[in-house]
Amino acid sequence: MPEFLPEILSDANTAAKHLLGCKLIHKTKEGIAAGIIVETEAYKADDPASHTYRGQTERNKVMFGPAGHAYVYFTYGMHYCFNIVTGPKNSGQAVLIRALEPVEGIDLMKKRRGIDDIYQLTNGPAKLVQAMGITRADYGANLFNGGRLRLEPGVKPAEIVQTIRVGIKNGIQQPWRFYIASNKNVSKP
DNA sequence: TGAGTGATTGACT
DNA sequence: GTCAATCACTCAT
Repeated sequence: MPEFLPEILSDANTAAKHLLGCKLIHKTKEGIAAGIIVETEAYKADDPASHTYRGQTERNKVMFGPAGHAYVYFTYGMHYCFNIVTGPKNSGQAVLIRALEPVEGIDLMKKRRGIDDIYQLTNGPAKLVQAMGITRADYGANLFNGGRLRLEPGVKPAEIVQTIRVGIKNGIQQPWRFYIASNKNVSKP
């Protein structure tokens, strides 16, 4: 693993903050798609809103594995969301990627999403998954071993906003949502 | 074994 | 603003 990782991924909150500005890259036979992470949310095992709150299941077992792997899950019967596992092994922590800023393979993203507006391409957790072409086949993938799904360090954002999370009912008081200020690709400004 | 719910989005009123 | 789509998981029979 690259040197910058252990520190960044040591804890979900730290990771959520430091992953902003990093670049997510997915290589497929259709081409390369990449985007800058502009919005994240941290989830921990002692957090009522987390999938790991009630223990390990077949679905979330990757979150109990080592940091740096992809946790892709299916929800609402029709959507996938993408997380990066963080923290020590068995700690059940992860960071949900909520929004990206497209930088590469934008035409491919438009084709996958079936729309033309680049601000609608990846401004939501299920949207970015579709635009990037991420599927359940990427479940458990190591993001740092040079595979087709990778994470690379990027430019540190000028201004990070920390606020409460959205789209959940439990643990809403936790200020564990982070996004880059004034970025047009965040799901909810 | 079955009803209820969700880290969402898009279509429709 | 409201609602359907419909999988995996939890909790209650």
